[in-house]
Amino acid sequence: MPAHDTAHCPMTGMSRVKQEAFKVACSSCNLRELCLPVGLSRDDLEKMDALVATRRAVPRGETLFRSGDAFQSLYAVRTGFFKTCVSSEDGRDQVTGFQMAGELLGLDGISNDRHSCDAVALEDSQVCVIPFADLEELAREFTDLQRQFNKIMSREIVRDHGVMLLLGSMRAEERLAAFLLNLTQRLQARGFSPSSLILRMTREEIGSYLGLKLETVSRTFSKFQDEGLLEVKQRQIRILNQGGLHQLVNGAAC
Amino acid sequence: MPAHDTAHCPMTGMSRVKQEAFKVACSSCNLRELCLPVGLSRDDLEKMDALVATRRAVPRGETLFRSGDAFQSLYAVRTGFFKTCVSSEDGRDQVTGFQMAGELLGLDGISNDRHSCDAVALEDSQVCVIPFADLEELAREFTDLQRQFNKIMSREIVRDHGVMLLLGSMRAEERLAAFLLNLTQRLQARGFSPSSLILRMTREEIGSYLGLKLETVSRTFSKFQDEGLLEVKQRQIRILNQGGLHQLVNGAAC
DNA sequence: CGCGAGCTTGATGCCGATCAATGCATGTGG
DNA sequence: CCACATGCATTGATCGGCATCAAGCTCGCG
Repeated sequence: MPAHDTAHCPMTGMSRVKQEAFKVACSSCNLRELCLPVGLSRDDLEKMDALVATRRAVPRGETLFRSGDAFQSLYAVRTGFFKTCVSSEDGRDQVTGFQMAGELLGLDGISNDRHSCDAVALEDSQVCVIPFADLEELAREFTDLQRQFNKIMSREIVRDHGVMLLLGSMRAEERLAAFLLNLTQRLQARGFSPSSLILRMTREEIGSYLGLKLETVSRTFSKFQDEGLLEVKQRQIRILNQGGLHQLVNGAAC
Repeated sequence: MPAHDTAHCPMTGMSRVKQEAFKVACSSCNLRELCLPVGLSRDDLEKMDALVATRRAVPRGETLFRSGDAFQSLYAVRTGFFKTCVSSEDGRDQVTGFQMAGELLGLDGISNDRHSCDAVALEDSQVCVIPFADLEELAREFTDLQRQFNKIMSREIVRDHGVMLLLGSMRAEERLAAFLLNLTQRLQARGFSPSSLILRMTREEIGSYLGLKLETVSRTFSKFQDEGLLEVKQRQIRILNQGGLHQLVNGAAC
């Protein structure tokens, strides 16, 4: 049962993840319109600064936390890109989400004070550490923070339901189209181009998230390219016909 | 876009759902060990009584709320059985869960003050109405309630991740086995037999939840019966070999 | 340069979807 | 009480989408 019992590099004896204690401030963070403090007043924002005291660097390939780890803090992605994945006893595993700047990691841990999934950095990343006990206390004081936090949890539930719909009823092309549209929409909200992106994850990780094998993901990319919907160069994707992708997701009934 | 614009019975002019205002009390409810108030002190429990002022009857087949409805309250199932389902614009729909006594409905609505799924009673049911604004206020006052509520939301997220794993990586037999084990486990926690149950939902609803067609669900039931794992008589299920089901879910790698 | 991780592409096979017919239980009206 | 309709479940035959197996290919890196 002890699945992840050793540190990452027993050879060197280095700590699992490089850990640095920078001072950061939500009130001056350029993600504050996307992150936990959305909609908080100036005053509340300054209280948040005390709460989010440290950040932590997570190099590409390292885990921020693993299933079974004690839960202490939530993490807000500051820079970089993560995946979360759950795994069953028999070794099957499933990517449950990809997180980018401003998104929260660790909500799963609240349920029983242990994390129930792994969070892995897909590129060199930084997160803000939010001690959960402090957050709970502050939320009792500031209605807006409490409300915002509840909304974030609920939003995750709604997102998950959307993924269930995708996994339960869509075909490969529709899944990949939906995935790409979701990704570009979130990138666009962060000021990136809506039509050009670099995938941070492998075909296998995309496949795991979408309930497909990596070969199917690859083939579907190729198909989209043949149909003039995309231009695909390895992980460089350019969307040539967004409307076409939308049609795939929605008008699939026809 | 106005999908659900009319009441259920325009003919009779009757209100959508029979609505009755009973007084109920969490402090004397025999579900209090399963429901929102888990772990609350006697004092807190009495405060809850004020919060959960009314219950509401939902006859079989009727909806408790629908996607798009304004969100005001959470609902705790008191008696009966519900399904929740989301649907995409093009008419596809997906059952996202089945809820029994003591379980909470409506968490999806917190995210943007509108429900994003339908909740349908699969048998004549009663729910406790929990006005969300009141719950938020009370949670600010009572740490235990706040913590318990956060845990419930987190637990829903963890459950959803489990469903994603199921939908993304399991085969039909494994899905159905996992489903049955989950159901019986929850029934057992409510004092029912762990080996004998009556399904409240159709094959089609099970299929939607599990990402399968109803014929596949039916065939898989028959297969389990042939293999001596179950005895299946329409919706009456008796589990003859629980270990065998477990093996299907976990040891499927072999 | 050569190795390896990740990606592409082809050939084949299987699981579950689809189409179709029948069976079974419940309810309704004659 | 029977005839019939209706909704749900079972079972069979066939089909198709995706998985699987198996080569090559590309690109970054030691």
